[in-house]
Amino acid sequence: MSNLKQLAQSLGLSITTVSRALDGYPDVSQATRERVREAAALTGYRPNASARRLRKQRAELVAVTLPSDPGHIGPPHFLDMLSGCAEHLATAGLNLVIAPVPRGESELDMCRRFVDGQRVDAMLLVRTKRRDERVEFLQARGIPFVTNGRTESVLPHPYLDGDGFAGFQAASLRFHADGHRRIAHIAGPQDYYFAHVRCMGWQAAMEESGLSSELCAEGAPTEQGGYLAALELLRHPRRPTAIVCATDEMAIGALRALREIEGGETISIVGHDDLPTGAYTSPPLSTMRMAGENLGRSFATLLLRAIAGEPSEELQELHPIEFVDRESHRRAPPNA
Amino acid sequence: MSNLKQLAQSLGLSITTVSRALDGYPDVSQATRERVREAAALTGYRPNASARRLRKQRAELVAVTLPSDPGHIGPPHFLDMLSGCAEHLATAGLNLVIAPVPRGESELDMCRRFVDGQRVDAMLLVRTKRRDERVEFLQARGIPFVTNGRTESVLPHPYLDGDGFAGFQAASLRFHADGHRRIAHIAGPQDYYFAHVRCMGWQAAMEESGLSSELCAEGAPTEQGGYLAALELLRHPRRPTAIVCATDEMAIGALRALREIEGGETISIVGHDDLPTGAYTSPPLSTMRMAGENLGRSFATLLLRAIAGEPSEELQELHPIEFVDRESHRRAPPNA
DNA sequence: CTTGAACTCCAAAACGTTTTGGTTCATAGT
DNA sequence: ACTATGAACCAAAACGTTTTGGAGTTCAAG
Repeated sequence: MSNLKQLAQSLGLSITTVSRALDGYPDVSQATRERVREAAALTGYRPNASARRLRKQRAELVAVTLPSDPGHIGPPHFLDMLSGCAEHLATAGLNLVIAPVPRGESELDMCRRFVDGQRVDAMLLVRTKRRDERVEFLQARGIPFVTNGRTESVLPHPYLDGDGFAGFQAASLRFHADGHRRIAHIAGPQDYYFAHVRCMGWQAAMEESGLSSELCAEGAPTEQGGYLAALELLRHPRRPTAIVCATDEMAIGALRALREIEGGETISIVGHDDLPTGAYTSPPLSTMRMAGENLGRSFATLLLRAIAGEPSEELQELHPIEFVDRESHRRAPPNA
Repeated sequence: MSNLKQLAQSLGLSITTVSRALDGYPDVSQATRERVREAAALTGYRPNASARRLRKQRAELVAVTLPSDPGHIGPPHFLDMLSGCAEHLATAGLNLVIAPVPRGESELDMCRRFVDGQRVDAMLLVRTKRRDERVEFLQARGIPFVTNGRTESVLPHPYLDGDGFAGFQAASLRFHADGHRRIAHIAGPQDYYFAHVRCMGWQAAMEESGLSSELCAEGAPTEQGGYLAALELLRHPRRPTAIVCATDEMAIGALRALREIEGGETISIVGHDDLPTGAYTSPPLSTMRMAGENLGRSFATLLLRAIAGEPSEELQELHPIEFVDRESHRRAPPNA
């Protein structure tokens, strides 16, 4: 409703002076500044966002694309993460818009729409693939962005990721140390970076321990996917005594499979993500999670620094994975 | 990068014609229209969002405020809901921005900032209170909005809500029909509309059945809140044989309390929200949820209609509550 | 008395659209 | 031959800021 012109008129000042007074420039006298601020507070004046954005050539917006296929949206923590990110972005005057990708449209189209329309100053990408077309597009366009998860892009780009390799290697070695000798892996789709790297971590541990890495089944990153993959593994003539699952959701599916199979209750299992639900499964699901609190804030910081033009190499955070000790990883004596 | 002027110049047309060609106005010849569209597609031109917004006096944005206190953000479904809402809003050219409320700031301030800065065309409010200052503010300002949950506002406003009264009444009567005679309620903070109305539903059922409604304990809408409330109820000389909980989270806390108390495993319980976790508790938690699929889309539709100026009275959706039959509500013979 | 600096303030331009109110030209009607 | 009618196009204004490049004072120094 109210704009600069009205406010200026009512104060007998020019819009220039009022604008500069509100922004705290030193070429406005103390007295005027206070008078202006008071009037602004009184009338609840705030500069029109679109006008400022147009003039300053900044969108004051960051978009995060949400894959719409269910089960791919990530753990419940995800909203908390977004919330934390948005909260910290807001301190820099940026807002976070969520951009779910409609069925039939690619995430790339989504990016294009935001970027070409100059609707955003930066983008946040989740669920990276090893070769990620969104990353390539944004790199080519020179738009700042941060990914949740690494990629195999040759050009460096800002990311925040957990060290899935180390985490899964450690988890697998832990099983080995507990005496397990047939350790399986339930893998997610290998075009996702996180799924691939977790598989690699398990494989490295197998090699390191001199164990076979034949016990690997890939499935959709869902409860059902985990269930089916587990059934496949359990059909193996020498079935595993322990299973390392790419995600908690898959692990929960695997637990369901174990419940249906004779002797299944003796098989140990571990997941990743620390889903709240995992605390209530039977047995409670041992799992892993990225270390660090308020990851959303970290994302926001990276985004702001990327927007400020810091080089990508300095905007890469690899967080260690920490183990969440519950019960499912020590279900039975491994002397089978 | 590219703007109308450049595009027009390269085509030997005026920016007016180019703009109108892209928008499909009839006062541009078929031939020109196609030529323009082709060139636009080729260069990837899209109108600058800020400029259009300024000119059209629309922000093309809808904000949803997220309470930042953990445990108040709602079930995991919530992100799916937001995602569905954003997806449908996008078909109308609107984007959804998430606006978490920083500690130390009120949700009202948040609204003020968005509204006064003309940053949004409408707002989506969640977790309404019986007397909700955000609602009053937006009503006074004449800004379109939709709430998730009703309020006691005298002026009607658009909302989408579940019929908590009927749901909790039915759940309580179901316990009565099963033979229970000491039916307790674990209530959420009564300034929240949903918590209040659920409590009223339970109370109505108690009256209707000629039972006492003394077995009521209020707690924070968290696992811990439910736990503490349950302990309080269990200290009662004539303890309940069944408990109706305001939320699943509280119900899960109550289950924890029951586990710690002798005979607790005979007490039936039911929650509300259909949290995924509830399927894995022991016993699996019977619960309720709002009927209807893709509620996010419903929110979006309501928002769009509110923006279009439809009267509030026609923008009120009260969805029935459906029962989710698992195990926790029939744990033991109620002949105690 | 002049000069220069310091302090306030402001007019005008620019950001990139959309829309208004035309103009020009050709064609059809009288 | 003159006037309507319609088709195709366009110049200019407007949206509300921020920023640039001064202009007008005042005051101290020379």
